[in-house]
Formats: sequence, structure tokens, C-alpha cells
Amino acid sequence: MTEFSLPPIQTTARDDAVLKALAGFVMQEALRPGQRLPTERILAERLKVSRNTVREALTRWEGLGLVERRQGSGTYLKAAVSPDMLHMPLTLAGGNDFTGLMRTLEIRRALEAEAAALCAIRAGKAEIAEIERKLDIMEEAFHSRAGMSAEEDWEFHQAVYRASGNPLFEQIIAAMHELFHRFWEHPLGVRDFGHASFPFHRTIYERIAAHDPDGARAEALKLIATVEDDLKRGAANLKLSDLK
Amino acid sequence: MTEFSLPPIQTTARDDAVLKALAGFVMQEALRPGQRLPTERILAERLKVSRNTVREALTRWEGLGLVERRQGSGTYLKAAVSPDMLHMPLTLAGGNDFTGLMRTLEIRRALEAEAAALCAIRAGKAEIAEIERKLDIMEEAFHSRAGMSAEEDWEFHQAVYRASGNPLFEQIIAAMHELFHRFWEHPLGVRDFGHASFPFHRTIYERIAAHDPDGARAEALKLIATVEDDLKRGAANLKLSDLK
DNA sequence: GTGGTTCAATGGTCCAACCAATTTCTGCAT
DNA sequence: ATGCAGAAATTGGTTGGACCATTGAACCAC
Repeated sequence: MTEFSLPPIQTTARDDAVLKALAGFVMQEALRPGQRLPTERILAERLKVSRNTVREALTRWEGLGLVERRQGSGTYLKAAVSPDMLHMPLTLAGGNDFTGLMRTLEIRRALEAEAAALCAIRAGKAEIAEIERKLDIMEEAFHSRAGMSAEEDWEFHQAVYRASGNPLFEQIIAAMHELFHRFWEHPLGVRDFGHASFPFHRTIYERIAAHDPDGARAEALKLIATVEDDLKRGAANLKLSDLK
Repeated sequence: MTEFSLPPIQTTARDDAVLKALAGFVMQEALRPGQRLPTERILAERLKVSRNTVREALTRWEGLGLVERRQGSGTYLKAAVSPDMLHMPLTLAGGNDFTGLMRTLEIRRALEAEAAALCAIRAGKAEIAEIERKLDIMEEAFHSRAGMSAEEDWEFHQAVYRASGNPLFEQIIAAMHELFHRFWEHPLGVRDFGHASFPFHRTIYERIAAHDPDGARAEALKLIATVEDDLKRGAANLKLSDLK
């Protein structure tokens, strides 16, 4: 590890100050995800702070997924960090899968519709072409693999979010999507999950290409509605089979 | 603090085990948000684990917003906790500029409208009464303090999110709100920021009380639109004064 | 009662070890 | 030289004990 400057911490609110200093250090050294950051012991020494305090600070970053600790090896950067990050810890009380999924879908309904509308307003020729490309890939996969096109489906939606001009849409919906998938691994008995949503991908694309925000929003809402229906059907099936 | 049972921890992955045990304890004792949980020293003793380990575990929960620590007082539950929670920490970069704020507003527009609509559908008598109470408090503060009612304003909105039946709304918008406030502290030259949004609080409430989702959504959109206007005016002012 | 003061409880920080996993180095056998 | 097993160093994980800073309640003088 090369030479580096880390000015000592001054006042109270230590661990916050530690994170701030560390964030500044990461920027200064232009550390990228995957790289190792200084030892806890070294950080403690340079920051004139106890190792315990350093650990609590790093524990916070670890909890946020910014950093990964490997015993015996070191602490590694896991995502880009900047001094002005906003942390949004979302906690979903699991328990009953169905209501949890429905809640993520409610968020997704709101954001998906808005993103589609913004996309219809802002997307340029290049973005529209990219969306169409993803759409073609998805439709191809759908037909050749009898409806198993979850991956390509997701890429289509991501292209829409990106073209909305607001990266927050993609980040937040991606979080919802991941949450969704933790259950989805074992689908809930509905084999053709997502089939009903298929035709709306093209209608959404058409409304976007026509720069028709209200139309795009309406089609996006229809798509989410089909997913909600599938989910409800799955929940009903589950309840029946739970009777054993 | 009454008698309670906390079996000792066994294997490695201590702090995770601590959290699991703690979650179980919270359930068993039916602790609700706002209540105090055992002191770190007691937890360490009962779980047969060092106090430092307990602290790291609690630090994680604190980072997730599940718990709040008050030096000299204790550690308090801040949200419902169940043994099977899903955590989705989301960190958003940047946002300390005009475009960043506008982006958070786009998210908020989508969610605020949906939350208001869902609230109009689902809110029961008790929830509606609570919203009205917050509204009265806000209007009172607004008139007696010449429009300085940001705190009460925010509480009104939170009441709406809670009544939407989906805690994710409150969690996500709260994060947006915090980001927003990093600017708001030193306002952008617009002294009467938020004035224009005032009347829409009551109209939103009326539409909710009338169980009129579409009306509530429409009023929520109007409210956000006024905030966007304020923001644009502020940005314009800022640009002028930046010329020096 | 009112307004300080004292004091115990509690979270925050520090220190100095030791444990456990990992990586690196060393030296011997091939 | 090469390769590999074992020792040593590195690094995060845990422990126990100490002290500081803040809070809140009990107490006391007025």
C-alpha cells in the first residue's frame, strides 16, 4: 500500500466522521470496486481513532453493501462511493410472501408508469432504437423458449428506465425487482407466470416511439395489472395446496 | 424491565446470530416502535457475547433504521421487527445539485400520487381522523408562524403514506425527503418555499376522506407541481446571484 | 412548587490482548 | 529450479475491562 494522507478526526460523532474521511480517501485514491482499502489497524492509527470505532463505521458500510470484509484478507470496496451518497435502507417485513410481493408491485406500478411516461417525452432516436432492439430480443426469446424470457423481459424494462433520463427509476425498481426475485425462485405454482404481460411490452414501446406519455403510462399500468393478476392466482393456488 | 429469556449464542457469525436472537426477543416480548430494548450490557451478558459484538449488531440495525440509540438513555425500537425481514439497502449517488433535486421530485411525484390514491381507497375512519389531525396542526402552524411549517407539513404527508397500507411508500419518500433537506437547510433564495403547496394539503385530505382515489391523485400531482415550480424559481435566482 | 445539584444508568470510545481465517514466506524433497 | 507442505505474518473477529459524555431521575435548598 502506497503513501496516503488521512488527517486525524477532531470532534464527536466519530464514526460518522470516519466514514466521511474514508469516503474522501476512496475518492482521492480513485479506488474502484474490488480494490482493497487500508487495514482497520492502519485506519485507526491514521485517523487517530480506536480500531473499535473504525470497525463500527465499516460495519455500517458493510450493512449498506458498500464494502465486503474477508477475514484474514482485508476489506474490499464493493460499490462506488462518493462523499455525498444518500442511503435508503428498505426493509420489507417478510412473513407473508403474498402481501410483501404485492407491496413491491404497488411501488413498481407507480414508478413504472411514470418512467414510461417520462420516457415517451424524453427518449431520443437512439434510445428508442435501443428499446426496440431489446424488445425484439425479448420477443424472439419468448417464442423460441415457450415464454421463458424473464431475463430479456427485464432488460427491456431497464432500457425504458434508462431512457427516462432519471437514473433513480432504474435503481429503485431494480431493488424492487431483486426483492421480487427472492421469492420467485420457486414460482408459486403458476407455470406461465408473466405470459399475460407479454403483448403489452410492444404496446408500451409503440406509445413511447409515438412520444405519447399518457398512452405509455396507460399501457404500463395494464402490464403491471396482469402481473398482479398472476400473483393473485398464484396465491390462490398456494392456499389450496396448503390444505394438504 | 421484567423477566425475559434469551438463550446464549453458540457458533460463529456472532453478530448475525445476535440480531436473530434479538429479533426473536422483540417478537416474544411484542415490543412496539418507541419502546426501549435491553441495555447493551444486559444483552451481552444474557447472550454470552461481548458487549462489542452486541454493539456491532446494533450498529447494523441502526444503519437499517430499525433502531435508534440515545446516549445516556437507551436503545429504542424505531420500526417493526420480525425474524424474517428482507433488507434492501439502496444508496444513491450525488443529488446535490438542481438536476439531482428534480430527479428526486420525479420519484416523489410518482409515489406521492399513488400513495394518495391508495390511501383514498384503504384509509379507515381512524386513519382519516389522524390525517385530519395532522392537517389541522399544520394549518395552525402555518398561520401562526407565517408559513414556516415544514415539520408539520412533513408529518401530514407521513400520515398519508402510513394510511396507504404500504410501508415502502414512507420508507422511499422519506429518503427522498432527506435528500431534499440537504438543500433546504440553506434555502435557495426562495423565502416562501412551499407556500404555494399549502392549499393542496386540504384538498388532498378532502379527496381521501371522500374515498376518491382519482381525485386524491390529481391533487397530489398539483401539490408536487407547485414544489417543482418553487424549485425552478430557486434555481433561476441562484443562477443570477452566482454571477456575482 | 421551582430550580439547581448529585448521582446512577446508558450509550460512545478506547486499549490491549487473543482467536480464526487467509495469505505469504520458507525450506526441504524431488 | 520446482513444487509442495508447514511455519510465520497479516487481517478481520471477539473478548474483557476501563473510562468518558449524555441523559434522566432522585434529591435538596429556596
